[in-house]
Amino acid sequence: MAVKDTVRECIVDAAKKRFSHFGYAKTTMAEVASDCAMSPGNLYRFFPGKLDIAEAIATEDYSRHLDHLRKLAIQPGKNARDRLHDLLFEELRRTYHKLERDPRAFEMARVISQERPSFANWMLENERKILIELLDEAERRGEFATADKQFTAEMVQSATMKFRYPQLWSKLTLPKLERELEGVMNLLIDGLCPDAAARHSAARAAE
Amino acid sequence: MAVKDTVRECIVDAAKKRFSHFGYAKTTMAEVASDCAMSPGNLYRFFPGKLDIAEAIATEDYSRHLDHLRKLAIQPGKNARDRLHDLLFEELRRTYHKLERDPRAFEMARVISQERPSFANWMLENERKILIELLDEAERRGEFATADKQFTAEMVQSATMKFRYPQLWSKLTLPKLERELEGVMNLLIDGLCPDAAARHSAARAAE
DNA sequence: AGATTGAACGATTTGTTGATTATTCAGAAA
DNA sequence: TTTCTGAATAATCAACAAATCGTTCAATCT
Repeated sequence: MAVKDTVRECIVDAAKKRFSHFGYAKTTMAEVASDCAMSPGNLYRFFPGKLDIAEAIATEDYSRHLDHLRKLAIQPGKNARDRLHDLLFEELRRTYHKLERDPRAFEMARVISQERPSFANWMLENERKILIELLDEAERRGEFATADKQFTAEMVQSATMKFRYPQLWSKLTLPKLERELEGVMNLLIDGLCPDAAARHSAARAAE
Repeated sequence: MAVKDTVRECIVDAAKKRFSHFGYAKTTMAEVASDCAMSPGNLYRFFPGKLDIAEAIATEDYSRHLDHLRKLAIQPGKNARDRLHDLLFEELRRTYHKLERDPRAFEMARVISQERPSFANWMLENERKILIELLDEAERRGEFATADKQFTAEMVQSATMKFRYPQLWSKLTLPKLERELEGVMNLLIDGLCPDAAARHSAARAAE
């Protein structure tokens, strides 16, 4: 099985180079195969199709990002508000920069999220797990209080949808998006009700 | 000027019929012109282009909707939470049903929001005005408290973006969208902080 | 046997051509 | 003059052919 994994790695590696050089659409299976010194047909013993190679690349890259998010969510010495802030902002910034600087990455994101909606779902689920942990920890410390944390996490994601794939949904610049995310986040935490404002400014003053 | 308005009306009326029968793309300017017994060139004395006729139709329709929203926002005998609820839900439901039942309406919505982003912006602004009034009134009654109402209204819109053109952004069914909007709205009002839950259940119990 | 190939197949894309259509504008009609 | 026309124009679309490419699988190799 070790050999099989090495071959898979070779394929993913070759595809990664081609995709980022020439783009997903302009890369042919025959090219990837010849980069790995094999026939096109043989690729299909390792991946069900072209899109699955792209998905493998995306998964690899995304896993690193997830690890980073996990660290942000359990930072000691920060309160829940700040950890949630770091989490949501990191997500916005990384996606924004990635898609901004690299049109190939943008193409791949578009293709995958179009042809494999389940992938976007899987990402949401992973991040939701992190969110739930954050909410759990926050409740233990008495910072947040929520009845159904699973549901609450879903709602936080729903309300911040716009910041997940920023340039698929709007043409706003990063500073504008950041200002908006900041505002939405504060609203989600403090709510619209009277005591919220007081609570919030009291917390700020205490720092 | 009265004559000009009558002609405009005739054009809009003919276009409305054609668009809803055959679709925007399949309707030609020559057809609309002949419906109004004029030459195609003459249309351009009344509208800068085809898209502007579509925009006029959309504006007319949307204005009626806006009036309805305004009424919902100032309903006497309802608290701010319920009025906000009615406002956001009405918006979700009307758009959902309109686009669901009528593929022509869907086509027009897609074309206009693609080619005229400023139109979507104008709609958002109008609804924001209503939201701000609602927030104002709620503050007077001591139900909500917000520092900058203009900004807060923007943030409420940002967080509920997903429910504004439901079928452009997701494939969720109406019940699922409603469940999600309900959750997001409660979060926006009550926030994540401890006293929120207590506040909320107290309010419910008092009814 | 199992692993690999590469020609064959069907789907998709590309390139090309001709027609359709939005828009303009010189001039006719009022 | 002002209002309108309809032919001219340029852009877009539709249709078809050719080529390309993802995928499969019978045959070949190890």
